[in-house]
Amino acid sequence: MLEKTFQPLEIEEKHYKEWEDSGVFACAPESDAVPYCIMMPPPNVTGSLHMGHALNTTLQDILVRYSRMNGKDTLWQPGTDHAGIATQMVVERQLDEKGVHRRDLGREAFLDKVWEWKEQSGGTIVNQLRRLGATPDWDRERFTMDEGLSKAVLKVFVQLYKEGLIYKDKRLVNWDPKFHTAISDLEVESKETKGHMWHIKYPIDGEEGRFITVATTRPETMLGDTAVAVHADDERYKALIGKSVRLPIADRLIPIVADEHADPEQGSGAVKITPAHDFNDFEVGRRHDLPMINVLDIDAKMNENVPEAYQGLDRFDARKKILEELEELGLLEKVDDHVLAVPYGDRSGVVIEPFLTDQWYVDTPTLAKPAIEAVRSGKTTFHPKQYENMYFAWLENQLPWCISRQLWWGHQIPAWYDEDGNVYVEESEEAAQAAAGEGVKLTRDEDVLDTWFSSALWPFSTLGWPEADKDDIVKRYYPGNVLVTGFDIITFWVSRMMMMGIHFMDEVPFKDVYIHALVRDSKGQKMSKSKGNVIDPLELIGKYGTDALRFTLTAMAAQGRDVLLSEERVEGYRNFSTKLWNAARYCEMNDCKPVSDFDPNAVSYGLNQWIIGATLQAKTAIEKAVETYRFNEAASAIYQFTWGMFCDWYLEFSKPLLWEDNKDDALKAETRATTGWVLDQILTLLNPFMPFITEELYASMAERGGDRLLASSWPEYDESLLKQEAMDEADWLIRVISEIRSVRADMNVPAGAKIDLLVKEAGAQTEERLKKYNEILCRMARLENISLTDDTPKGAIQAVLDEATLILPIADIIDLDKERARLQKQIDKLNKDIKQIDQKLANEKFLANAPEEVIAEQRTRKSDAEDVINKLSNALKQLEDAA
RNA sequence: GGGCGGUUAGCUCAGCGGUAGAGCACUUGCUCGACACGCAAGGGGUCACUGGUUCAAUCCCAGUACCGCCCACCA
Repeated sequence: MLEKTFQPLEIEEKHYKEWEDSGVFACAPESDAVPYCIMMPPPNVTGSLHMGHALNTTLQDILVRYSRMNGKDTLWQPGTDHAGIATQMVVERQLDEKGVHRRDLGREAFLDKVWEWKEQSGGTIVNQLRRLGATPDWDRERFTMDEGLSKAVLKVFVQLYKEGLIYKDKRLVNWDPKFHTAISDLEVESKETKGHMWHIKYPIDGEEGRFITVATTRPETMLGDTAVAVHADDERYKALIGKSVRLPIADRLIPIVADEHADPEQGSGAVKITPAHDFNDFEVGRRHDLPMINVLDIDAKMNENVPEAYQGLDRFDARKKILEELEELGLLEKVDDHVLAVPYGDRSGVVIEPFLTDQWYVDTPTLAKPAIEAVRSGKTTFHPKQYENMYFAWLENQLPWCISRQLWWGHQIPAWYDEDGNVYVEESEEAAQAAAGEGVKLTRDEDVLDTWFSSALWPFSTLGWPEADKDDIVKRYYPGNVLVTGFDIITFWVSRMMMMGIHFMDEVPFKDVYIHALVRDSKGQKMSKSKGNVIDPLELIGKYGTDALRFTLTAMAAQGRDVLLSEERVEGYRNFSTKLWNAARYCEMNDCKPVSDFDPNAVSYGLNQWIIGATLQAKTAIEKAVETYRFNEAASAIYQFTWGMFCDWYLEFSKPLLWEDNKDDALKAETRATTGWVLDQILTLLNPFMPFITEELYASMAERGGDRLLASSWPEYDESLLKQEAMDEADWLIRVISEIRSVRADMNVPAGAKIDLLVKEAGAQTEERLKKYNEILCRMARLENISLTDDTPKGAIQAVLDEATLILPIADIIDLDKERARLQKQIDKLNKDIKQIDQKLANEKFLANAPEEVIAEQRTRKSDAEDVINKLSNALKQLEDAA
């Protein structure tokens, strides 16, 4: 006997272990089955499970479970990402606590420490994914720094270099002064900050007392100024073009140049040009062939290129000192308040400096073109479609991608330099040596690659590319069917996988991209540790069970929207699992179980035919929703069917059939078998969404033996299961009963005054139909506290009628005025409806243009309304009489 | 500054050219033989505003107002 409530925690671990041991997660490359492949976005190895992972993983798990049930050879490729900066940071911090700095350890020893850390703690997230019931092919788990994946990185780098698509260049990069590395544009977060705009007077050389005023938000960079730019058409400054100014403090002569970058409308119209510390100025500097003076060191302190008094000062201290000195010199014209966007490193949280260095770049503008084309031509489709705009917008405005990082943890760049500075890019040191010539002393580039470089190769590197003996696997599972991910990494990851996939595999990496929303808290705030509003998925799992969390996330995963998670919602779906549990308990108590030779098509009783047909409809709705990635609709369909149909109506209707007073044993057996069959179907249909409870209930059905639901197949039904007559009758019955209940409840009496009218309507139906539903009416009568003594159909109805009539003189029970007003209100509303319909039906244009069925519908609505008005009027009259 | 999205019940959200939907919350009545994590009934909406297209607009188009997000070098 099942307990009264479902205890998820007791069984989740057990079932997960059984599943994993059974080997069903594994793909079967040798099989004849159609392959289906999803690449799991590899979580950071440093990560721990958050709601985003929970949502992402749940949706993928639904897809792969569904795919397996449909007999496909399913590969869900799991793994983790080495997460360059994040991981190095974690290990460095640990070392710091022991008073050790990585530079003291040296590269080799430090990397050993990182690997050590990875072995010990790197598995956290992967085990947390198991708690979610995720079923990826764990045997194939990969890590972006695995040997095989590293080989792929080498090959890709070398090939792109030889094709001229990777190159080294001296440009401005976003420099992180804390981590001492370049970072990509995407890793920079700009924050609005209140600052100041300083207007500084630069003395014009040779013209005592004349100045040109420049405006800046960053006065400290003036020490690196190499020009002042004005617009060629700016009347104020036209005459000054070609002259020089004497740069204060630094005491250098710099030219005044004409450049369109100077906007006469902005500031003073004259701009100081600091090519080594500003992206715009860098471009201006290139146009005018200006010297580039770097005034900062890697810590963003002033370097040896500034006057001695400033050397070694932090940039912000230098700013103060510069301003003081300018003030003293009387060169500070004015200060305005100004709001500006200040760049911060998304990992380090410190202000990023544009910094002039040598870095490696990928020619993304070139690689982007086919990636754009692939989406335009529909080779890859985004769901929802609007995210394609984001994808295009980003790829179309590509700047070269800076891929080198001054870190140790990551894929070291396969470039070697000889003593003359010549570079040799090869897959191994031997190959580089061969290229350089014997005896040439080579040193390897110290830098490593951006962590997203290896992630970009994930869809094929995990399959074994470029190893020749893995060709079959690559061919079988590439391209994948769908990528499931959040919109925040379309730029970081999706577009780069597209570029690399197309370039190296000649084919897009996935056919569909399903973009799900970000999970936010119930107030719509992004969950973040600093806000303290993080809801820990594991906590919710502990409280409500994995199934409840999974179902909540699924039900809320509408396309293109943020997912606002509230605990109440999870509780609601936990209640759903309890409901299902108790339905199964009912089945157990009434000995309703699947019968092996049960043929749903051979069922004779209308009620049973109806629920079988409804099962088919639910199944169709669910699969349509899953296949179009409308997860919330799928969840809603199975929820509605299970609770709203099966439990609320079918089980209630069928109860009298199973009771002792029903002597029809054949009917009893059929009803038991049908009930068991439907429960079995529900468990199967619900399994991808709520794997644990369905598995547990499935196992609890004794006949199952060692079967596992996970390995069973998605139901296939014959369309002929849908018996229209039975469906219509059930609809009718549900409507009538609802109406009877409504009337009763409205009048707040044991049986309503108007109940007779409704029962009369029931009586007007065919004798046959009444006979069929006699038992149900008995059941109804019981629920409605009406005693039925005669067991003939007519007698039953008559008894209800008598009962109703008995209670007719009820003036002392109900509030007549209130009831009268209520009825009148309903009548008025219906009259208004009818008036509207009449207007429509009188409209010639409507009659001429509207489709037949719409017109017919309006007519039906009108006559229905008229009928109801009649009934209501009668009831009103009876009320008066009774009074 | 550019782009994208949102505005539907008290809350969180579905929906969609032709009778406004769900869950939660709320009100009322129920220990009736699966389930109070339950059952039954009920209240509550000019579908942001203004125009346009249409026989018909919550839905399509344009504009307005708020609210988000992304991108951007405004010194």
